[in-house]
Amino acid sequence: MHDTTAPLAADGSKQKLLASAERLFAERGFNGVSVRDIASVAGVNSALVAYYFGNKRGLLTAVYLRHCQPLNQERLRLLREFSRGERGATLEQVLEAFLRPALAVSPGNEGRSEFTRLRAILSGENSELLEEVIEEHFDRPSRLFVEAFARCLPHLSHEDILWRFHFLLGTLYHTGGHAQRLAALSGGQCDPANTEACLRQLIPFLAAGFRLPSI
Amino acid sequence: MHDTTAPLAADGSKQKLLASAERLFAERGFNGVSVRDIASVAGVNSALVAYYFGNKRGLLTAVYLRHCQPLNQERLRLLREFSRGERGATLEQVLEAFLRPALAVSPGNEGRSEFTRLRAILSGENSELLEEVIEEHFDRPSRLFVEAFARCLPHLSHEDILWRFHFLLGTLYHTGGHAQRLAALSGGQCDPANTEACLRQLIPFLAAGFRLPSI
DNA sequence: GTCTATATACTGATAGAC
DNA sequence: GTCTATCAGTATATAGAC
Repeated sequence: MHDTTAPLAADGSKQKLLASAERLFAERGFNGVSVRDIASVAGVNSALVAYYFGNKRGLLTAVYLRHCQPLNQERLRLLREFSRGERGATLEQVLEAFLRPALAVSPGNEGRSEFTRLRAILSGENSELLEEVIEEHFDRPSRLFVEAFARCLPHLSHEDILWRFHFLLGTLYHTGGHAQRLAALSGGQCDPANTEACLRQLIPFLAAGFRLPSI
Repeated sequence: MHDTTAPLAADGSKQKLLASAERLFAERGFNGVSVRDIASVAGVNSALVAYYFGNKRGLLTAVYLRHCQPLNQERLRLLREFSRGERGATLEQVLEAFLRPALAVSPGNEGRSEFTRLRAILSGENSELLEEVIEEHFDRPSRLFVEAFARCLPHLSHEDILWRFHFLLGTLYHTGGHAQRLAALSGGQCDPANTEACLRQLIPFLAAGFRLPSI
């Protein structure tokens, strides 16, 4: 069924392209980077982008999909784990289940927070480029979390929940995507790259807003 | 000193270029739009970009500066107005002074919220493109508001204030820049284009987070 | 799978007529 | 001020040798 030696090394170029594309797209956006740039950083020939991914856009969706599934799986796994008890998950736990996997840079999934930055950039840069991908891999899991928030906060209207979830996304993207801005403004005092410090600030901040009475 | 008839109409092309550039940059980012696109939408010859603004980048900074000063002036005017009383401005008033001018689309300053979207896109797309402009027209006024927050919340450390101000920026940019996302997710129920509805949700949400004890 | 070479189109910018 | 024409550079993508 599969060769145990050759194929593992054979698609090294493919992985190198994915890695350098992820880095460069996150740094400069989709239109700010050329296929040549990506191939050059990867140390591979630029024609291989077409060979492996069809075109530049295919490379982007490949980068995107590589992280989407693990991210969503981890979010839902945490949410289920926190919901196991008799009283279900607390508001803080729902927030943590959504935020931690997006901000964490654990050994297994390097570049997870870089991926959050990538999403922040792309969501602004090109509204229709990834619309179907976002629809399937983002909006669907989002709805599950909106429901989880609604269970924690039965006093709120659906409209209130959506507004506050929208604000939550803003803080997440801005924290993941513009870490250097906060680091600079604080003179290095605040370090958004520190996942734990970040969650320690972010979760209570959002929880307080979510818990407000209905508007 | 000036001709009362000719010049007023003469720089119509310049204004058309500024208007179409603002719209297109906000829609597709700096690298996603060509000078030809902008000139075409403006109904003007593309060579006029160089004539009026030197180059494409000059056009962007012109768009930027056109809104920066009025925005900051209005923010500081509101802050001073709210601070007049004996006890100074409340937390909610400081938030309103910062947020309302950025989200408002009042008769005088059409496209103000589009400008907020422009800033959201550019801040991600090109980190060094506008660094000096941002430094001068954004970080300096920001510090004044950070100080105003600190006056309202003497129990917080400087570090806490900066984290929460960073979260505030995230909600503002995401609300101003991705309004259609919330409108879609809510099936039109939430309307981020409605400035008053937006502030009614956003100000209490942020105030609750700001008022928390120090972390 | 990986390479060179190249087709084709578009980019920002400019020179110079009017 | 506004235009045409165009330069030189770069973009994505592909054809075909190896």
